[in-house]
Amino acid sequence: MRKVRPVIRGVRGAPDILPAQVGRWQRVEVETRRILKNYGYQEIRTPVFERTELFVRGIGGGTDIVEKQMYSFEDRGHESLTLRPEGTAPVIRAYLEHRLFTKGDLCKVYYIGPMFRHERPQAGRFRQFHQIGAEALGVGDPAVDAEMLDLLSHLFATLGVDGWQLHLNSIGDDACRPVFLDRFTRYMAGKVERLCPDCRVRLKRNPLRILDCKVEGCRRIVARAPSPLESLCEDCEVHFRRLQELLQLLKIDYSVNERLVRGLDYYTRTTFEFVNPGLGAQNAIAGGGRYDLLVGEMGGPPTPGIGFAIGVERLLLSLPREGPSEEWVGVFAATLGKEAFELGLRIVQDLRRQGLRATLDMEGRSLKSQMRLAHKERYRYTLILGDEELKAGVATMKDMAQGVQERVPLQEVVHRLVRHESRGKAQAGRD
RNA sequence: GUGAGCGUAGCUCAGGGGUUAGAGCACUGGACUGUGGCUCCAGGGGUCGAGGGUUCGAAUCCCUCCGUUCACCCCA
Repeated sequence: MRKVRPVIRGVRGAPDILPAQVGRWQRVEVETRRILKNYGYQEIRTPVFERTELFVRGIGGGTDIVEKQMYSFEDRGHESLTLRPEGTAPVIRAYLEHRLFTKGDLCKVYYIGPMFRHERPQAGRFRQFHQIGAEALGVGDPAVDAEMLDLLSHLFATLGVDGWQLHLNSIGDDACRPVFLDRFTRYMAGKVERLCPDCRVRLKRNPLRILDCKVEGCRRIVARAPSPLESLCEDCEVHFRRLQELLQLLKIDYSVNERLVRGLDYYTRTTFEFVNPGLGAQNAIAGGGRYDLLVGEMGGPPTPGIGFAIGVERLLLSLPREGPSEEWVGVFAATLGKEAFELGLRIVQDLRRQGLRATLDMEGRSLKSQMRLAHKERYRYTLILGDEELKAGVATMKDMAQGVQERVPLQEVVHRLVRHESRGKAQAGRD
């Protein structure tokens, strides 16, 4: 083997998903789609890029995402476009642009796809990563929140994520958040000196963020600070209490985390995170919250909404390792010589058209080598076609799992294999 | 953007100034002339991340760059 140095490498933080891994992805996608559908969600596909201003207005100009993480570029001329860093703003854009709000009250949609943020890669953090997200627009009742959290907990249980925890908080709305911020900044006023440098900046720009600072000194100060929950207005208080009642009714475990703040500007009332403590620093496998003001701020009619996003890479990291598939399916035609190869090629074509997995060697390997290949790739049957078989008008059909073989007349071979394989599938499908 | 760790075979890693750089797995072939798995034997495969420096001599020590990993920050 000669050493080959690739001339062009992939982009940092944008990993390839190789064939050996892709099965896990597909399983998650299929399962998730099924569950989303059962909960009444329909898929929506928006472009991976949008006008930059959509994200600036939607996510908030002061957020880290907009300030330093967007992949923005000029579109031949003057328009600034951006690779989407998240999915909510594009969905709302499409919702308004196509007037989906006229089709009934509650609009439930989901998306699956890549997102892009320019950050330093780390365990569970990439520059191109994948989210499965959903938005429920048009109804502000806490039942919608509860249903969404139920969906996620059902999904994680189904996929076999173990050890996840649901953290829940309410950060108020435009009636009570200013009240809280006022109390909070007044409390902090005398303590600026004891805050970490980051938090001193946060105090001016986004005081809520001080709540989840990890620096010990700040945590001590925060511990005695007024909690957002204590400042909730009547409506927000009722909403949060009702949500908790419903979660208890649905038997969904959660814990209220007053320090749960999220980095996007648009959240109101409910915020939540599904965390896997086993993951390392980036341990949120899903997060989201309610955004009752966002649609209005983006120029639409006042419309409550709530959404979540799952980090697919992090979800995959949370799933149990699975061994290689022990499923033996399909047919490998092992041929010797030109005439046998051409016969094998026709048989393989026929089998494929009958819907079977079938292949043959094109490298001129020895029979032993072809058998090894058939075994390595888990073909159920090997069809041996050599001089002896051609002379007798038969094929040697070997069952690789059982280790037994028999000679079958050529005209019956395809029929036999199709019958055996469909029976095998029926058995495999029973478990 | 900041900090730390690590770059030796396709993969996981030994070797830490002294001939020609190693192991396991994987790969190819043989034992078994046309039969997979198990076993044994053999073989191919390396700019020791790149460039510069120190030295009689560098995979090994020093510097720079690149890559990568983890953490801060932030989020999924």
